Formats: sequence, structure tokens, C-alpha cells
Amino acid sequence: MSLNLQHDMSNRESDSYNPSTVEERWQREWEKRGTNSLTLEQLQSAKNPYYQLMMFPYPSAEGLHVGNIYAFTGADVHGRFMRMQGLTVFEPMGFDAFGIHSENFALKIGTHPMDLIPANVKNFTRQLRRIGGMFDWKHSLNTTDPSYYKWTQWIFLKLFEAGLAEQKKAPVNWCPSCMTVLANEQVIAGACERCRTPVEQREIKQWFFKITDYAQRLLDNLAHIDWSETTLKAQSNWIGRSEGARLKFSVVHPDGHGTGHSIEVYTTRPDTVFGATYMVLSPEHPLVDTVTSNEHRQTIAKYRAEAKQSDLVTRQKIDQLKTGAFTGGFCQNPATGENIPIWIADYVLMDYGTGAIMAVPGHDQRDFEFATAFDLPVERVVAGPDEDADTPLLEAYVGPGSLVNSGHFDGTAVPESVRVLTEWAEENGWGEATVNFRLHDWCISRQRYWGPPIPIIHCDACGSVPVPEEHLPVILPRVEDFKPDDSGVAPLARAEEWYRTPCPECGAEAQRETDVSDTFLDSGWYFLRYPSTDFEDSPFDPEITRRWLPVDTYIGGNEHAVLHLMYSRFLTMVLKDLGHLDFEEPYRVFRAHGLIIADGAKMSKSRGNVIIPDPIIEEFGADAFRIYLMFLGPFEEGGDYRTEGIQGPFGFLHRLWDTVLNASEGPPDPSVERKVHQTVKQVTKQIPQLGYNTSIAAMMECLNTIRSGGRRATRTEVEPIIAIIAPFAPHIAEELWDHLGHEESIFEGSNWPSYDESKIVEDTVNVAVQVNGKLRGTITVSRSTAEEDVIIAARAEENVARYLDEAEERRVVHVPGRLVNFVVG
RNA sequence: GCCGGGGUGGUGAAAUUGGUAAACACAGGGGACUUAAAAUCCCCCGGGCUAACGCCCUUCUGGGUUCAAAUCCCAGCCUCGGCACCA
Repeated sequence: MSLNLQHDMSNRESDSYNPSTVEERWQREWEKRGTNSLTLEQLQSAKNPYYQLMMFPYPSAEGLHVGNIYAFTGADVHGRFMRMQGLTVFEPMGFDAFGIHSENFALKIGTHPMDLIPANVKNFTRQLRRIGGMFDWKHSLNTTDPSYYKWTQWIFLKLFEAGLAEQKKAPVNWCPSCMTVLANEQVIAGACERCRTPVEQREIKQWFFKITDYAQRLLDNLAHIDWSETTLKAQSNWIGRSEGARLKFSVVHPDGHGTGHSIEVYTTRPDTVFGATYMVLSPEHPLVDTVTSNEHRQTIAKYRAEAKQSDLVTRQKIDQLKTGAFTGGFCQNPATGENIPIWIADYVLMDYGTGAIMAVPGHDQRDFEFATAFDLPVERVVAGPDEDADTPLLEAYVGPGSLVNSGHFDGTAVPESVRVLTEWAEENGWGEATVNFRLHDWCISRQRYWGPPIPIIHCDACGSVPVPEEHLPVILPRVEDFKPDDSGVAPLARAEEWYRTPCPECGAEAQRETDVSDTFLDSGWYFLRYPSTDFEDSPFDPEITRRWLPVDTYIGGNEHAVLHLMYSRFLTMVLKDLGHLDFEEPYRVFRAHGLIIADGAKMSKSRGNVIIPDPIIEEFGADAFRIYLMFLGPFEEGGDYRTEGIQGPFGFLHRLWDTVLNASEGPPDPSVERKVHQTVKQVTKQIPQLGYNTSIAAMMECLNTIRSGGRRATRTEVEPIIAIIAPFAPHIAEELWDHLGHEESIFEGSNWPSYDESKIVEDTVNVAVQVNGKLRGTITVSRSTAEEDVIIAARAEENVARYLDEAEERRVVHVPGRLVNFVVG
């Protein structure tokens, strides 16, 4: 029979599916017709605007990798689906091309980044077109383009004017290999995120954005935004809000007389203050010199020097022995009135809380370890159940209980005790309730070359003067020797003719800031720029921004859960407060996609399991590759890439092609039609939930049904399938759509098929029959069969009957359309 | 250590959210077509017992709830992410 069909279609025999021909044709057509680009007029007046965003790539020399394509395809499927629903979808793509990545690579191969980046961008653009994304290339952007970073600098100025940018000398993480300052976020377990070199501590003047001013708001808003749960959790952990108290301890002479100095500590357990038997300052604490006695000065100086050298590397290792040194100074425990010694130790960090702690070795494990190491007294002030004031402590007790050895607070239960003791401290003027955040201010300056210059001019008379807006952009000059050195001074300091400039305020000779800004500042606002790239005189056009933002759906990797996503939320909030935006959360919906792994491990050059996409696309086509990637597993969980796996989707597209080309006119077969409607329904429901793998499986199943027994399909059966596959395989969908006689692109107009609920219901159902919960047979009954008749039929089933004969029926459970369960005993 | 995600065939994974476990694919085996290969098509494919109808076992392990558990509860093991001396 299939032979006969082949014969019928002999005029079509040469038209077997050839992905590259089809894909080239449609990529050309889209370009020619402007299918994927919005006009300025559309941007200004679209009735149903939908902003589909994905994370723009850093254009590496290696080109797009499978992970990029996976992420972009997942977002593109969603965007194309929304478009077919009749929305005007804006799906831009750009390049995050500044930063240390490009700079390091340029240094390595000895090419200037200004030459390297355009070549990489060109290659990326070619590859991005090849995968068939619905990208609006008329509204692309590149962060290294002066017309873009002009506005990055403008944002810096806005924060500067608002008092949210400040320069201060700060102990910073210094990577001796990259020769640059790293943000705390770029330090992983004491080592540089990029090169794994242990980080040192240095004091350098740095520009900071005061993101901590927004900590509470950044945290509170997490309750209202529709983001992936894991991302929300990561953000909230990163902000790290904790409630506690600041307690003031007076510094005293050994004889108990006050020195006039006092030290504040931060604690989440003010209720254990009676058990504070010593105090520990961070080695960098400003009062260390003040409290140190002459005979201890040398030891302290030595310890501080050691701490500085090893700093974040060893300091962040938990499982090491506690070290420290006694200052010779004392302070008074405000609760007990007793003098307690002041130590310094590197387990106390200067940049958390106040950089000083009251040590309660009885109820804090770190303090306990320190006290044990240096033979300091351990006092019990909390007794758990079955314990009393004298139960010895073999380790810190942190569980529930009530206070002991705490004067008239004895007996207060622990959660209550925190409040009571804080109030007591407040009444007596030595403490107050405080909220503390783990989040640090954002250090945005880099002593590197490949970034936008920070638009500040340093004048001896006027101080730090912002570059006037009309002088923006401050163009990054071409400096041939841009290699960073150990001095901690940025390469731009070598461009004397560039940095020498008159002060905008007094006209005196002054110098430009030679630090450049962090890449995360570039990517912190790019989504605002995309819809307004037609405008040169403002970063984002107010009218267009009102129409298109916030972003409707943002899909990206969870590796940016804290940094990029936090910074862009912060900048959006600031711009709102300054009156430039009327919303404060940039992304309505954010979904984190999973990771593509190969051979059970993350793809990486060092593992040698990186898959290069180009040859696969060449052989099987972008459509098959897209489907395969989306078919691997749940999009939000990622999947394991196997080279052979693409055969499935590839064969599927071949069969789809043949089926459509051989389709006849005529009415659909009722049972096939039912399957088609079921499939349309399922895919319609699952795409918005990113249930791509199951959508594809449903379409495969549907095509199997259409073709079952070698039957020839009708046009009405296949047409909806072409439409619902279109978001996944846009090229073949266009070609087949065209073949069926449609003039316009399948993506123009609302071509998503509707389904008819009444055509979905089956007239007969299979009902499982169980005896005591074990499957003993199945029966097929008409959907409308009355319950009692279903049970009669079930009881009559041959195999079931064997089990029912033997025992007494106690109960019958009937789940309509699903099963009958006889409970016998 | 803390916070998340997850453990289902040889493999990637499904499972209407408590109702026939393994859909859809990959790999493997067998067959058809072909001079041959590729492509395509058809059949088999969790384990055990059986000539067969069937039966027993099976969703990391052990308990529990229920007529019914991959799904809910308790305990434990493993794994992958994130944070981590954060007071």
C-alpha cells in the first residue's frame, strides 16, 4: 500500500526533506520580509506588547556553545508561541562584550580587544541567525559601543548625583593573577572565580554603589515577583537578613576604670550576654591599636600582618584551628559588670556586623572552639530540657531552653529571652535591636582596561567632579599596552594625554578617573535599552518604556541568580526613585533553565566534553537540533546530551515532511481528529509552563497516530500539527505552511490552532479492574455507562472473576473512567 | 554545617498531581526492502517463573497512612547545585 502511495506522489519524490535548503530559504525570507523585527511605529503603538528576554551572551572567540543555544531556544520557543497567540513579541539579542573575559583572552592571543570583539560578534551573529531565533536584529546592542556605554556612564552619574556612588578606601579582594580587584561575589572559597588563584587583601580606593540601602526593599519585593523558586531563594540568602542587637561594651583599664572608649558588637543572641566571657575584634578593626597594651603590641602587630597576608584564602576555611592573639585590653560585660579580655582573631570578619563580637563560648560553636584553644572560660547561660545551670558543656549548646546564670532573667524561655534582654539593654542605654544584612555594597570599579571609563574627573580643588552629561560618552581610548600590572593602578593611567583634562568646574588642570566600571553595570540595564535603540538622545524613550517594560518573561541561567539579577533589580529601583522609570522590578516573570551536561558532567574545556554545535546543525539542521535540545528533559532541569539522540527528532521531522507532502484533501478521520485536538490542547497548556519535552513527545505520538498502519493523512489533520511545531522548528513549519498554500509567514497573524473540547472526549474508556489493589484485568466501556453497569462488567471480567469467587466482597471503589477496585477479605 | 533540586529500565525520561509504572525517544536485538550499503518500514526490548492463560517481584533503603503510594508522612543513605568561621 505504501508503495502505491509513493507511486501516486511520484511527482514529489525529489522533494525529500533537506534541512539546510529549507532553513536557508526561510532565514533569507525572514530577513527580506522583516518578519522578526519591529518597526519604530510598532514599538510605539503595539496593542499587545510582549517582551521576551534572554540573557545576552559574552561573545567569546570559541563561538556559541550548546548551553547558549539551549537557553536561547527555550526562550525563543516561548516567544514564538506568544507571538502565535496574537501578541506583538519583542525578542532582542545583543552582546555583553566588555569585561575581563575578553580582556584576558585578548592578552593571551596578543590581539587588541577592539579588534577581537567585532570579529567575535560577527561570528556570533552568524551562528545566532543559523539557529533560527526570532531575534530582532534591528534592535540589537553591544555594551562596548560608545552609543551604549554613553548611557552606562549616564547611569553612574545619576547614582553619583543621588549620593548612591561613593569612593572610599576599602580592604578589597585582590587577585594577584588577574591583577584586579574582585567583588566579594567573585571570590569563591577564598579564590578568584575566574582563575582560582588565592585572593589577597589590599587597601585601594574604590567606587561603590550603595546597594545595601536597598537591601530591605530588594528582599521584600521577592514576595511579589513571579520567579523560579530557586532563584528567589538564592537572592534571599544572598541578602542574608538577620535580626539581632548591637551591644555596647565599655573598654576599661585592668583595674576597672573606664577609658572613655567603647566597642559595639553585633549579635543575634543578645540573650546570651551573661555568658560573654571575652570579646573578639577582627584584626582590621579600627580600635585594635587603642585597646592593645604596650606589652602585647608586638604580638598583635605580628598577628595582624599574618591575617592580612593570608586573608580571605585561609580565613574562609571553616575546618581549620582557631587562631588569635590577646590584646592585653579589657572591656566590661554590661550584663555581669565583669571585666573580660579583648582578643583579635581572624574568624571575626570586618565586613559583617560591626567587625567585633561578644564571645559566648557556651552557646556558639566557633567561640567554643576558640575558648578551648586559648583556655578561656566557658559559661552556661542556657539550659536545655534535662539540663540545669551546672550541666557541663562539652560543646556549644544552641538548642532550645531557658536562661540560667543570668541574674533575674533566669527561667526565661529562649525565643522570648532575645526580646526581653534586648529591651533591658535598650533601657539601660547599652544596646539596641538591629537588623543586619549579609549583602555588601557593590564595588563597581576595576583597575582594568576593557570597560567604560568611570565618568569622574579628579580636581585638586573641587574633588571628584562628575563629567557633565553633555560630554558623554567618555570614550575609552585605544591603548596598545593594556596589560594590568601589580601596581593596582589601572592601565588607563598610562594614557596621559587622555586622562589630563581641565576640571569641568574650575577649569584647573585635573585628571580623569582611570578605573573602568564592572561588567555587571553594563548588563544591569541592557533590557531597558533594547526597545529604545532607535533613540540617540536618551537611554530609554519614556513612551516606549511605558509600553514594553517591565520585561514580560526573562529566561536565563541560574548562575546569574544573585549577581546580575540583583544588580539589575537594584538599578531599576534606583531609576524609579529618581523618576526615570515608573516600575521598580525589571522582570515580571523569571525562569531559570537547567544545565546541559555531557557524560554526567558539566561541559567544560578542562573536561574535554564540550560539544561544538556547528557541525551538528550542518548535518541535521537547526530545527532538529532545537527539538532535540528541548526534548532532552524538563527545560527547567536541563538534561544529559548524547550525540546519537538527535536521530529521534531528525526522523520525526522527516516523517512530518513526508506526511504533509503526501496529505490528501478530505475530512479527517474522527479518531485521528480526536488525537489532534488532544495534542493541541496539551501543547497549548504546556508551552507556557515550559513543558517542552512532553509537548514534543505529544506531537510525536500524534504523528504516529496520524501515520499508523501506513495511512495517508488529510490536510486538516496535519495543518494544526505544523502550527504547534512551529515554535520548536520554525523553518520546516514555514516551508510546510507555505506548501499548504498560505501566503504569509506562519508567525504573522494568530495562527495558533484552537481545540474543541467536545472533540477531545473519547466515547469509550479503558477501566482498570483491581482486586485488593492489584490489577487483574481491564474492561472497555462506553463513557456514559452507569456506575453499577461498570461494576457488573468489571466483575464479569474473566480473570477478575477468578479472584472474586474465592472471597467475600467487602467494598467496591469506583473511580469513573479510571478503575474499579474490589476489596475482598 | 545550612538552604534548595533530585534518586524510576542499558540510557534520556513520562506518569492526568493518590488511581493500569515505564508514554515519547536513544541504544540494543530480530526481520522486510536492496547486488550491497545508507535511508525507510515492521516486530521485540525492567527482572524472575511458565509450553501457554497467567503469576510473583520492581520507582534509593526501612517503616507508616490508604481500598489504592513513584506521588503523602517519619527515619536513613546517595547525588547535584547554591551559601558557608555571617556572630
